[in-house]
Amino acid sequence: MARELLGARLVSTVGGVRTVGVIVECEAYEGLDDPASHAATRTGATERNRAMFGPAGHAYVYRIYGMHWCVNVVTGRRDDPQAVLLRGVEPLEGEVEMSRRRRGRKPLAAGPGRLCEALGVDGALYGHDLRHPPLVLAPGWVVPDDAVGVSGRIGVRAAAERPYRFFVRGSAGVTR
DNA sequence: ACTCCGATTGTT
DNA sequence: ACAATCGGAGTA
Repeated sequence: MARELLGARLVSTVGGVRTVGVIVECEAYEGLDDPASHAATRTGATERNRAMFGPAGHAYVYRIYGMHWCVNVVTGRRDDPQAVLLRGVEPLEGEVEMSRRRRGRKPLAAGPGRLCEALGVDGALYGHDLRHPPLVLAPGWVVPDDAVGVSGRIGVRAAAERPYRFFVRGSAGVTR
């Protein structure tokens, strides 16, 4: 599922301003059987992770380190809490606005926290249906297999070795 | 009630 | 290499 999100467009009209990016890096979180997931079996459904237990195509947004936002696309069916963390996009439209939101810092949208800041994503979009504005997951381009890299997940302790991170080789929107 | 620490980022 | 910054989750 995560692999297929590469090349998709993320269209934000938060604040009435249009900013668009192509997804070039993401990570899969397998829910119940995945110790790194916020929806691992031990915890079950909680106030924070309940969006992941809902239908696919909605946003699971959470705060990390008390200061950054991260956004996931829920990919499992109801009660199957799978999700894909969006880790990086390449700007397509509204690069000036993205830079303004980022207060001139670079990189612009490489990294989950930076991506959210650049596109104006925050807790107000918790559980949001990504078929509708102000945040839409739209078709983009098919990324050929030879352009896709795979690796372990970044920043996690548990099950970090699982090959669940997918990225577009050589893209400026990919971290590290 | 209290402690630990994180799916990160920016600066030293 | 390390600080910033705070709420979720586990323990008591």
